[in-house]
Amino acid sequence: MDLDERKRKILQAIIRNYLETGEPVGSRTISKYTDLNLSSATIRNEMSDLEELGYIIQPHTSAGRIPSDKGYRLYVDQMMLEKEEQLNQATQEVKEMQRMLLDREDKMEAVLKQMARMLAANTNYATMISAPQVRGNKLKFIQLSRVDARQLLTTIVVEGNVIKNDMISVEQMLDDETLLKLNILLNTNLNGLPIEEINLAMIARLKQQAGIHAGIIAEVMDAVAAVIKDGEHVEIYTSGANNIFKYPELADNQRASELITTFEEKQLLSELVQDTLTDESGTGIQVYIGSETPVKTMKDCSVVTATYELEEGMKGTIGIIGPRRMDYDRVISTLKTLKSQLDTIYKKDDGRSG
Amino acid sequence: MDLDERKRKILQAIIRNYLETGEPVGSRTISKYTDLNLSSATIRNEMSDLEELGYIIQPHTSAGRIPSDKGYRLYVDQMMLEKEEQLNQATQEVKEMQRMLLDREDKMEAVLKQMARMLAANTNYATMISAPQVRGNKLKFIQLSRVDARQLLTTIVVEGNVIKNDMISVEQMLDDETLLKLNILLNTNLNGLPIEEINLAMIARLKQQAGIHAGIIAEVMDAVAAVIKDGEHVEIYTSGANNIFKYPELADNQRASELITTFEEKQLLSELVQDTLTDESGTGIQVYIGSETPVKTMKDCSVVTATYELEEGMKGTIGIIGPRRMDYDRVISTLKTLKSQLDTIYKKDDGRSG
DNA sequence: TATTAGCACTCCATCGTAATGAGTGCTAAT
DNA sequence: ATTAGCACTCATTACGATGGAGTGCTAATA
Repeated sequence: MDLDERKRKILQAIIRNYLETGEPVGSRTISKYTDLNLSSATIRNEMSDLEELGYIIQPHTSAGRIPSDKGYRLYVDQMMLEKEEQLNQATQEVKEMQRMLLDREDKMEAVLKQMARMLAANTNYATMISAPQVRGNKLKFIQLSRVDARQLLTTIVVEGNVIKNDMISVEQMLDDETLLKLNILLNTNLNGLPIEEINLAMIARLKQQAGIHAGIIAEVMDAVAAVIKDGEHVEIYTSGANNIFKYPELADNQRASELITTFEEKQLLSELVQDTLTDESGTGIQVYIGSETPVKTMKDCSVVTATYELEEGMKGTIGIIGPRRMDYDRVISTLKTLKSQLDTIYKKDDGRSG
Repeated sequence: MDLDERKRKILQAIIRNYLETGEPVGSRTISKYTDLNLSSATIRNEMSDLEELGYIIQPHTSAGRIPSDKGYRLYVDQMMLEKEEQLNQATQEVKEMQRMLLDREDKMEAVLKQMARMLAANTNYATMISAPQVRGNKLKFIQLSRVDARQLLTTIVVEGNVIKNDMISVEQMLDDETLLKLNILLNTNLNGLPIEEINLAMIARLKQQAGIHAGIIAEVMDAVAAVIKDGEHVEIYTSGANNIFKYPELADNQRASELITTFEEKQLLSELVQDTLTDESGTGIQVYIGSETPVKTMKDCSVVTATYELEEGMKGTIGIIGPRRMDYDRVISTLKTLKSQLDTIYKKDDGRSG
């Protein structure tokens, strides 16, 4: 099962070469490419073995070999370690991202979009970033205000500072006193409450207490329900989908169309996000090779993801989607740096290192 | 300049046929396709004339003819009218959209996204919808609330019910009285004010009156500024980008990549939105053929747009992007119906007919 | 005079046939 | 165990032949 040193070196050389060229690589190439000083014939024998072991594949007789998923897997699991440190210098682009995050405005959305864009431009792969998932579930603040004679505004804030507004139309103007009463009613009953504890019985009770204004309470509660629902919905930003056209193996109509659809219907990517958030391997970096990815339209791609963590325990995922012959070293290194930047910037207590 | 009846019929037949098949159409086909009972030789002569007049093009000698942009233009301007009524029956899909709009929730975003998706599925073209542009510019409501000891919440509502929230962190808790004072300060000065009348001098005055709480005022004013900025930013939703792969003339890597980028960087489409909003031809429907479109990456596409109008004079654009040989009849008819639905549903006073 | 039949010509698309060349597997020699 | 050498495979490319769709032109026709 375990490969001897020579086979490993040859496999590594094959993969490296293939990552660069995208063409099947032959024995003669390896014979020169490595420092093993072996003839092409010897390499051929070894390659034959490697193929039998399932690490490489021959697209057809009399073609060179290309790595199989198993081969790639071995490469990212073991062979890349030797290189890992080398690329760790923070590149200029990463610094720029850091700057962006530091003077981030209120709008996280804009920052994440821009980050996805930069990553895509930087790596030449497609990228996705999921907004940090809201874990907080306590109602922190709830208020009814009068905007004009016929319109009330509900403002709801949930732990984690997710804010939701809702306009409510009323037939006739509420006087200040009634408004105050309703606000007190809402606050005494709901403030500080975990949202899962809000049930039908409670809503019924509130409505009863509100008397003729039960309708307003109903609308407020609808808005609260909407907050909960919003929380489950993961916002995902993508960029650089057009990069897939740079890799012929992904650019045929069939595949391209599927991939573009996947990027457009971003919810298809939420499966991926879920997967990364559960399966923590410790480093926070995951590599999905070919059919390993949970999104089936990406079976011809490789996906590298990093999970980042912001204040208040909110987690998100950054993903890079490219061809199987992705520059794993570079991508992983970039994501590691980026992840550690994010973890650092927002950290409260950072146990393990980045 | 003006074509005689026979030439018109022939041109129409050529275009119809080309729209169906996507292949250059020859004289023999037309000879049979029309009810003119002319031999192919006669048709050839006429086609030769039509080419000289610039309505059709020969991709190469000994190929049939395809319509030029000028030809398409004539078709949509004049020849389609004869068909117009025919397709006006509201299809099932349009009805479904109407239903969606009627029980629309607060979230216009979701409705528009879904509408774009349905249109795309329905037409087999790519679609875009711009959210109605906010014209309202009066501050309707502004309020500071305490969420917890260190956090204040600003809520701002602008005419047209655009709502903006902003969290403000404070070093130490503000007592109720101070909060009330600040709220009165903000309201007396800002409520009902057109936002363009808010200038530096006024901000300075507010800050001065706020005394040691000038910082809070500054942050509130930043949030107000953000509302203004948000208003300028047009939200655009797209769907069905993958449909371009159904049309070989758009599906080559070069073009596809450009188009996908355009759909991804939606802001590139805002030019189109601007164009449609200014150039009102009366019907609210615009047709851009090939290079006529303001977005240069779409020079090989045709774009049909409809501007719709919601309550409070907010306008948006619906666009359908497909190949030059688009089914103009169907698309225009669909958009007309959809537009009239939208105009009707939200209408306050609808002068002209739909 | 307008239309049509007929014909030569053009040019794209398709197909089979080399020719090329990269790469392999195997065998025999080192 | 390694390597040189050789026959063999097969994708790719180039090339010419063929076929067919379609045109333009000319001469015949109504």
